[in-house]
Amino acid sequence: MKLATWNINSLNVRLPQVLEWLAANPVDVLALQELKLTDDKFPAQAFAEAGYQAQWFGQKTYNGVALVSRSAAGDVIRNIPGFVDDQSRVLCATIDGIRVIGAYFPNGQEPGSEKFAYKMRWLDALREWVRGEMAAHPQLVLMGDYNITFDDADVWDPDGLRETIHCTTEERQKLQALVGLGLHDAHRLFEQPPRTYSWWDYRMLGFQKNRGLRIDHILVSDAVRARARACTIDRTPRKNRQPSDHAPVVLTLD
DNA sequence: ATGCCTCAGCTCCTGAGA
Repeated sequence: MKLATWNINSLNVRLPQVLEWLAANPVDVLALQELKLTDDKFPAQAFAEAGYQAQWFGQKTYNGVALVSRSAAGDVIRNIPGFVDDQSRVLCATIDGIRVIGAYFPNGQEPGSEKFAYKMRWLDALREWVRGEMAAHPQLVLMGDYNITFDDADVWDPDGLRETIHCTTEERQKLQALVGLGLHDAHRLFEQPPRTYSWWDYRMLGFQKNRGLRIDHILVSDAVRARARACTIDRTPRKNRQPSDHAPVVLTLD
């Protein structure tokens, strides 16, 4: 079984690339972030023709998430229960016996800003909700665009970007608190090439120079870790003509 | 310090992303 996550920065623009990638990488579950379209515009038919059903939670202009899967999705939850939010960022469902959470974490813009404060509140609410989901579902995967690096190894220029957005101590502490629930960074369960990132700035030849960040993550529970066999970041779509700035992360299970 | 790209929208500029 394979699960993947990919911030595609507009499904309107990227649908052909998503379908092409799925054809070449027939994963069982694909979590998408930044759909940037309303629910009525979601291309459910195109996914169905490719052999995938989908759950989606869209929004005009910004955000929007989806779970695309071979098998049916049950017990679907949209956003964090009890956390009032007008932004579509979380989609949760049980697929093939795994509790799958796809999430688009807030960007935060700049430390000290109102958006940063929202990011911190959102992370607290997510953690407390995930705690309960883990208790109810031993097999759990939390994947998406976290907009947080774990440490310097996830940053192309750790000194130049120290304490900037995605790299602050506060964000990393929240990420560690999430991991502290009993989750594991699937990427680090396996040997990885040095300077492996999941996002590169569109500007300044970021991808060509491999000036990137690893901010897209797959966290897994103990029971899923026991089944994990590989976790890779697929840079191929970043070489496309009109790419997303993020690359897909793929987890392979027994 | 800012723009460098890219996308959406109250579209020929601006806000936001990361």
